[in-house]
Amino acid sequence: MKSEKISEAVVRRLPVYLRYLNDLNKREVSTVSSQELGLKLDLNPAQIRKDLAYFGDFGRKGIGYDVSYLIEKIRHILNLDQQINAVLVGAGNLGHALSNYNLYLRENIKIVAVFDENPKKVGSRISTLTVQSMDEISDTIKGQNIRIGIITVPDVEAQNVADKLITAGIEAILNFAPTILKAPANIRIHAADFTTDLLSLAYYLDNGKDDSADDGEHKDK
Amino acid sequence: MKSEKISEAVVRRLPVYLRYLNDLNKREVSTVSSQELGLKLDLNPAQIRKDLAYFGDFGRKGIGYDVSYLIEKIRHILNLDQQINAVLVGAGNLGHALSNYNLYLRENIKIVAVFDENPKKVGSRISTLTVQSMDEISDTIKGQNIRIGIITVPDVEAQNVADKLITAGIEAILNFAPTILKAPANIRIHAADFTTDLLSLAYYLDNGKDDSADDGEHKDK
DNA sequence: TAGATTGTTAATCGATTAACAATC
DNA sequence: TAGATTGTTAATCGATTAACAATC
Repeated sequence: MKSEKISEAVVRRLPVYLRYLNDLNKREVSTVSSQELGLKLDLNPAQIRKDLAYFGDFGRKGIGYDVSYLIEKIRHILNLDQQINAVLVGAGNLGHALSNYNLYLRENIKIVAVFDENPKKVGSRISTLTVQSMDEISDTIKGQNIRIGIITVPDVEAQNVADKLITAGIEAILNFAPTILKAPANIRIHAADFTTDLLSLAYYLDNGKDDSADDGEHKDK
Repeated sequence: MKSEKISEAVVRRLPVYLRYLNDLNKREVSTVSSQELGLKLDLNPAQIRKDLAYFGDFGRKGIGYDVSYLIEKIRHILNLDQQINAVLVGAGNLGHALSNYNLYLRENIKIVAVFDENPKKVGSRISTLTVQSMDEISDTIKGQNIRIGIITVPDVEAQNVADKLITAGIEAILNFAPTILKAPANIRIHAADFTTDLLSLAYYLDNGKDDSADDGEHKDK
């Protein structure tokens, strides 16, 4: 166990480990090696061992990792051994999808309030929640100990919403709007904009449009 | 302009550039410098210049980049100067959200068919499309020149759906299910699973649970 | 004991950033 | 000409992978 700064790449792999470990747990597999994890998750076993070793000596030489124990440890590292309250801003299609998805992921992150700017949507139901007016956002965040904000509003409104969330004391934001949010350094922002994923995917489509024989690898044209 | 292999990190930034350039274009700004782009997109100007230089000499020394010209070039690099057909598998909440979102992004990637395994959903409408039975997936993909598959089914079904898409000749997959898909190396797969983003976000929440004074940076405990 | 597998160091690989000549 | 900004090389930084002693 070392005392280095943990890189974002490492942190992003932790939920992936956790997901598969939960799978193993359900199937009552009690032990797993970095080798097997690597195989299933398309990762280098040495990388997995190194990632985990940043946080502690969780494995046993010659044996591997105890599945339940490792789950517990990763959940602790990710702060998931407590309930984390989140708020959703934007009661559109995506907002609906997310609040339903919420039921799926049983990982202690709970959407406890939904807001929308549109007066016509205020008062309507989303899953078990009632859409609230933006006026109430600050009070709700403070009153209900809400720490994560999820933004699913159109891109032009995203920064404005982020500012309100930050003013109200939110600590982290998951931003689905296709825009780069500006925020103080102590606010953590993750971009969840799938248009970037989709457009970059198009790059890899193999086009027979190049003059020379195309070997499937992209080069300059 | 060099003939190196382009890294995935570079490719993923291209849509981000494109998005902001489109913004500038709408505001009738005709020229932009790497400096200004860097400021707006939270990227190093040298990195932006280097990224673009992989594909050609698009800028002018002392001047910067012509916005319209750069848009055209990036769209070409990303294969967006042609219509790319995509198929959506999974007519749930997320599927609904995506097919509506589709209208937003005017970037030539078009969802032209929707499939669902559930017979009750087959025949229903999503946006302008009618949900089709999975039996028809192969014929539709081949017949309509569909090149990208978008998976929004529950995780247990995702691999099965991916296999069908691949057999039918799809070239790339955007996977919203929280699972690592196995596929041949020539199939490009991008993970768009936001649970990973959300759970990793929780890591950065500042917990006053450490014994020593917490400076806001994460270390081992 | 022999085989397996961790934790960790060292080596490698790749990506980002700084610096600057070229030039608009 | 002077100021601005590119394209590109070199330097730096960081992340991944290989290798192996420790040990179950």
